Amino acid sequence: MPTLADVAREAGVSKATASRALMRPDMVAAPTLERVRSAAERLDFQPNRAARALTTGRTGMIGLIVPTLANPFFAPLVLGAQRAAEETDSLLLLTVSEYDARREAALADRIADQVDGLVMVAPVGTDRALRERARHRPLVLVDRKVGRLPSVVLDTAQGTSELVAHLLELGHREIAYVSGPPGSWADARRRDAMRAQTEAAGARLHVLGPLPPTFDAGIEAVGALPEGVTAAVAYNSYLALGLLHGLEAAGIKVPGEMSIAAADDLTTLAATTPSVTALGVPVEEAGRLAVVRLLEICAGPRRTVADRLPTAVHPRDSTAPPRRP
Amino acid sequence: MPTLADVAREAGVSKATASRALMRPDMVAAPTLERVRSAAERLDFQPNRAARALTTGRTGMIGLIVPTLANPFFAPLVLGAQRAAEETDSLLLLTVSEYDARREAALADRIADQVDGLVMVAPVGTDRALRERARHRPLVLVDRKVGRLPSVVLDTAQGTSELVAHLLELGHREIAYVSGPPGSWADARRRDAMRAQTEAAGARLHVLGPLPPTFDAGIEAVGALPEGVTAAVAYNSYLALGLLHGLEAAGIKVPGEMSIAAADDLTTLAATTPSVTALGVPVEEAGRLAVVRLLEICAGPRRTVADRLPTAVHPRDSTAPPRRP
DNA sequence: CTGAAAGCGCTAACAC
DNA sequence: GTGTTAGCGCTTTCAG
Repeated sequence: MPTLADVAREAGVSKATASRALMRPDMVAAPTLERVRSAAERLDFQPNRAARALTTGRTGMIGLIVPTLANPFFAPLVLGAQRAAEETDSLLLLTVSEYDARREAALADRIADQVDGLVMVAPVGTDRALRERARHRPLVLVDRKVGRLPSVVLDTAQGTSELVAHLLELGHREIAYVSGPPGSWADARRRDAMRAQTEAAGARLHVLGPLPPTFDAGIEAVGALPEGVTAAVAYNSYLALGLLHGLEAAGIKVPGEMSIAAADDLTTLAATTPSVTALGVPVEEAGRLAVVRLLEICAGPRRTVADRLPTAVHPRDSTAPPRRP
Repeated sequence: MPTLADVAREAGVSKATASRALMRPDMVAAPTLERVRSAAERLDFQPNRAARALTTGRTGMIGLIVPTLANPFFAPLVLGAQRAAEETDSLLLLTVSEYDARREAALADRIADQVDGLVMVAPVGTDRALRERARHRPLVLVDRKVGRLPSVVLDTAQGTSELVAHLLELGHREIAYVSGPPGSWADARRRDAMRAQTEAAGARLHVLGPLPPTFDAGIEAVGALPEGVTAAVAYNSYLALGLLHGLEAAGIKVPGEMSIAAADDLTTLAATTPSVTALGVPVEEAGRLAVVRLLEICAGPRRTVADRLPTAVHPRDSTAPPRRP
């Protein structure tokens, strides 16, 4: 491994100049710059990150904590974050908290001093813990808001109320919300938004749950759908798939006897029979933006940013007017 | 942030002794050890990893490259790897190659000098590139073998031939293999194993593909199933789900007219109608073991290890005897 | 615009 | 067993 000293010698300059040429090209005369660059090229010089980190205090790594990878929902999030990191020559340190606040805290502590900042998808866990963490390192929250902490939220609250509007328009008046994990920040927002929307229309929202956001839970939820309900919105795709399956097993026609919709949109939803009406969510963009914001914060003064990403209703075959009694 | 010097002063010893006490407790007298430990505790001392990396040449990080996260198949792999890393106080640097050999190479180059070693899930890409990479850094391959490079393989070749045995036993004689991504190492192994198994039994294997391992490709594959075939094994769960859906749409009964099985086992396969016979694969264990092996290699002499993890057929409702003509 | 020199925090020889 | 010393490779004052 060639070092900066090698490059400097090869270019016939001092280490300081070599360093400047590579880091701050505008601080160096054009011909010198060229010499250093070509020397670095020739030697295939890769700066030693540890050494750089030691002097600058910046590691060039950013931490990303997600609750799980078992749900493909997070795949584009990670991808978006990785792409954004690549563009600035940063690296992603990824950890999975498994929806466990204690584990999340332990992991965050463990990596905090190795990264320049942290992007966290932390649906559960206390505001306090997140606030505290933000005091030490730059922190960007995804799909959650805590006070004035920087955040990127997928506006599924707005989205679910559009989903409800879609159902109301079809004529539904008794709508169920099959809600997600207990304590989920986004879940509570959606519930509130849907409630407001239904009540304003003189309709009724029946909340089931909280439920684990799984296929199986969706199946079981079918038994708990209140009498008279003609449409159900599920917290996520898995619950919706479970509903679909459970309804089929129970001999209840979709959308004839029951309309269903999901508040996110895994690709399989478009391919089921019937295809499932869902909320398109810019997940990759959220990952990308979170990293961009984090790097802004690392660079400049700690501005407060709160981005809100719009979602879009994808109407499909699982929603239709209720059967007239 | 307190440094080792602070700890040393607080404990009334030299930096060297403090360092030894923390790193090699057995090289230090018991009372000294105690003093240093309590000093470190009191100050909440966290060693600076960059500094340590600079002197030791070891970063305490290991790289993990996976082709995608959109397939939940890889979730337990990452989790297993992360758990193993945690246990040795290492950190995981995760990157996603998106099944793109060029991207994979670029990412590997980028992180190579930041990690002590690399675990790669590299189903595509050339042997040569992997061999070359292994010359620079310790490398453990997952689900692929290249010469004598250390590897952890999920023995789905053996597994698929057991799947075929299961089908043969049911009476099938014309079996299709709906194969996976072009150039996939594991796919080729499975194909060979299944071919051998069918031919030995005087039956026939019809290979479809290569195909992208997706739900949609599975649907389309239905149209390509040769006349006379009564059972199909799919490269993965998505293809199998696609088959199931496509067959249903085509009015072909499963398992009455066509048996299907998958060569991996996402949880949804157990919950479809009918549930799908599949190959249980110890994915989390593979992730764990790969990291363990990597750390062994980093520590000791570069031994050649090749682990082969057994899989298990999970018979479900999608396989049954063929309809007698 | 460039060079010399200091030092980031830690570990590893090498003495004592 | 413990302390002293010398760097690891880089960035950054500070002079020139």
